[in-house]
Amino acid sequence: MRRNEEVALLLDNIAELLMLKNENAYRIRAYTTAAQNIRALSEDIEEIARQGRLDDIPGVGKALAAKIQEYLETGRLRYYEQLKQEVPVAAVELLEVPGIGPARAHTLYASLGVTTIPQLLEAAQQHKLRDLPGFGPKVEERLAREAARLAQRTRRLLLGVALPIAEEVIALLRSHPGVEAIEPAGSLRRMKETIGDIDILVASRRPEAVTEAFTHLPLVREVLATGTTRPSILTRDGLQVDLRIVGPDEWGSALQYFTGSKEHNIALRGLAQEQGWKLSEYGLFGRDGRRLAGRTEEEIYHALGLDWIPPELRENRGEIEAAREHRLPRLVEFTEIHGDLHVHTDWSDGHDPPERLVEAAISRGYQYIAFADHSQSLGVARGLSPEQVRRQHQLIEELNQRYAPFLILHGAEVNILPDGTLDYPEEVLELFDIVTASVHSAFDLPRERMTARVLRAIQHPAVDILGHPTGRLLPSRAPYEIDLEPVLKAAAEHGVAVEINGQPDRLDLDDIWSRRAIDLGAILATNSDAHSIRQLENMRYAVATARRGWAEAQHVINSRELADVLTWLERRAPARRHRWRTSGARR
DNA sequence: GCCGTTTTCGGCCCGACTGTTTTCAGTCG
Repeated sequence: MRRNEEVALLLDNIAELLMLKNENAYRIRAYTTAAQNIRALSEDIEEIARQGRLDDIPGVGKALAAKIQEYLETGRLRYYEQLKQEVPVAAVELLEVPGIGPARAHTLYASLGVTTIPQLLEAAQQHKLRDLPGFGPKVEERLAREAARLAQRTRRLLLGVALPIAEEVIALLRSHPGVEAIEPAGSLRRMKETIGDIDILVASRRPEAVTEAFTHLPLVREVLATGTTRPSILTRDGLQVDLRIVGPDEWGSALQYFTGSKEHNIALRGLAQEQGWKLSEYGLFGRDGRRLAGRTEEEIYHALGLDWIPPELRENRGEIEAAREHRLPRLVEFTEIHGDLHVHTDWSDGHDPPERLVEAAISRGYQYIAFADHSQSLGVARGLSPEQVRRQHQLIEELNQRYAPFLILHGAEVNILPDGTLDYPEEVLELFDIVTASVHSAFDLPRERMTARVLRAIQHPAVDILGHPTGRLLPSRAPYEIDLEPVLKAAAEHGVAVEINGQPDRLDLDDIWSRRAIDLGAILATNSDAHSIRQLENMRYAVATARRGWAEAQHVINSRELADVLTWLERRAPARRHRWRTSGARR
């Protein structure tokens, strides 16, 4: 599966270079569609290539099949190498500048030799752009502005930052008499791990009144635009929020359109077109121009012969086909989560004491929680010594008496040491009800050694969950080098759950690998990794990521009732059974 | 470069906006 991504990336790179050449747009699209379809494959592309079925992949014809074949066999693609000779590769960053597309990027490097954003800024300031074909004073001025902004670029927002702001705005506007419906749109509604812009859609017959209310919300620091179709503000935290206001009759089609993704929408319009229909943000229209649907999203999807598709799935990764065949997954719901299996107390690096975390978990409606303080070698996080583990065990026994029938599991987030052994001796590991094993050191091992390290930990009978499996931190730290495919297979084989860590800067596993884990038969654990009561809320982001990974409740261990979780925990450690069955506090 | 129960050639997602043009190209979402 690693090679699927590799091939997809290669095709995307070629598409970018073709853009710089200002090649035929449809030819470019052929590459990006093929890349997309390869990403969506659930089958290994090497296997497909071996069987000579590459051109069975949608969007892959004779020419692309031959190129992919060459790449898989030789590790190189002559066509790509040659392209890199012809086109200045660095110039792809020009395409990130708003106002620059294929045509202007090509003109810039072909006639001025401009390939980077700083060079663009300089050329614009020296008024070298205004006389180029397709440019002018206005464009020059705009590009100077955009280039200056990008030179100190603001990164994409984390979902965990954007969503609370959007929800605050929505809560404040929902009660306004002019607002008939209001929802987040764009990547926010799809719950992507990072968000470009905070877009909120409103249905209203009184756009002026809504704009007025929006631009005078208490959280507004600055009003950026006041138009009645797309007002825009800067919040006190410096985040931009765009409101789009449409008429109630267009609500469904506008919501569908502005939710995206772009790829999903393109595919959907293709479906409409097959019928001779037209789909836009204003509705679905028949051959005669008569409107067929548009008031609700359901109307539109149904008219196209599809089941309504949850926003988290709208990435054109097979959801449209599934919707046509009525085999969309019944995605896990936040309300189906019965417990949190990864929470830190103030015994290690958490901020709140065990009692308060338990009470917060109970008030969230959970049946159980697992404390997972750090293990001894993680000094920076005040990892627990064996002696502290024994004392914590005592405390949890007492708390369980007090809070029954709610159950506190004594867990730990145990470091996987560089050689793959665990950070406590066996007699300490035996004390725990549940063990999450995570890598917290030596992130730069070579791929083979990192993979072997984690595989060894999964095979240890004390381990129940593999914590944040790739170690990535958004946006700064890349995943460590690891071959996840055998890791997920081993997790499936040994009944080890794979964590989706809900920290907004982790979301690890990500959506794509979560889906792969399910396909390989592994079970997921959506965990908050909370270090405070407030962070129990991270569960939302973990569940959202699971949903984007096509997870149903049956694929998520902590959507099970307490009794079933206990049964699962007994699978490798029957000694635990004795403990639970003999304690009066347990169900 | 892909694709085909009207097609092996001529299509390929849609509408709005801006600025550069003088009827439209380029870009964006």
